[in-house]
Amino acid sequence: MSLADLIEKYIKQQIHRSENQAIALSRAELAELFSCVPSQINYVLATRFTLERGYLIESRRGGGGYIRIARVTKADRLSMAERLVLEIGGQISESEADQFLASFHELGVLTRQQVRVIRAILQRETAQIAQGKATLRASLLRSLVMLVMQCAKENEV
Amino acid sequence: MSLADLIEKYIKQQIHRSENQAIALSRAELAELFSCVPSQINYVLATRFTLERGYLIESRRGGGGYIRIARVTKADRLSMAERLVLEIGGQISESEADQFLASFHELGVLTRQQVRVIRAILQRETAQIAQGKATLRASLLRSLVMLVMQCAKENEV
DNA sequence: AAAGCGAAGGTCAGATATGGTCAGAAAAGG
DNA sequence: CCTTTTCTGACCATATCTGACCTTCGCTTT
Repeated sequence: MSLADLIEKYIKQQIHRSENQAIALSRAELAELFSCVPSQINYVLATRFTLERGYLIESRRGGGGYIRIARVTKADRLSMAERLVLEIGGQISESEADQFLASFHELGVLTRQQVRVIRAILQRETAQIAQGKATLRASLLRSLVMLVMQCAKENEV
Repeated sequence: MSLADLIEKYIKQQIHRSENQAIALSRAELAELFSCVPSQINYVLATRFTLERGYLIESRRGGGGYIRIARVTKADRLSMAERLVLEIGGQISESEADQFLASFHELGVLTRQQVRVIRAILQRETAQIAQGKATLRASLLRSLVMLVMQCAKENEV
């Protein structure tokens, strides 16, 4: 078992024991506890406590800084995705669209395959027109994502 | 929890308890209470009691000086924004326009996305003409901001 | 009045305390 | 071997906190 695995197990135990499925920890202290460099903690968080796997990380630097890890439910993620849809502005660039797609994937509302398909559609459609690419891209993205989320909801029932 | 967090919490509690959602305090006394330097209080005010977060600060120096912190409502901020619109002169530079946009964002009447869009429009439109850029910029800015505020009002109802 | 004084609050640069990132080394797995 | 995962360290970003120095205001003394 690697060090990363041990740290993962430790953190999961702490969360499990906690009242509200969320804990706050000090990166430096945790690193001290496991006798490793602080960035090792970031590695564990990045590889094992992703949104996709149901964990939410938030942190603050500076004096009194902390790292908070919270379990999120499927419903939490769906509502986060809904909020994210609202944040798609009137016009977006291709790279912004990619960022949104990555976020939706992380939130577990789009599979990798669906991300690929949507990206292809965006490219094909915006290639057709001379002007207003960013606007078309934004509205298409919104529609497609909402469509997939709609489908997912129906399949649940 | 950092000292700044504690002071923030204390101040919010005081405001909450107050009659009219406003309190007056002495910087020196508050610093004494938390055993810190007075400028720490300024730090807390600057980082946590901004307009954007719904607080209004006013103060006076000299003997009998004070710091007053008041909660401002959404309506208050809207009317402040309206007054701000009137302060846009007949001509403004790009950086002045940016300052206005930042203020409107602080007042919560423009989202970050809307600020970006408006800035883009200003740049695109003023690039079209040789003279009178500052004048066009001022009138466009006024119109666009008023438009957004109008939309916001309608969506409320 | 004008000048001087003490009592507020304001500003800002820099020290301190955290956490973040990334390239590359080391280890593990196939 | 080659690839993937783990691990480290140098360098970066940001929040907090302090202290020296500045500004403003009311009051008192000339």
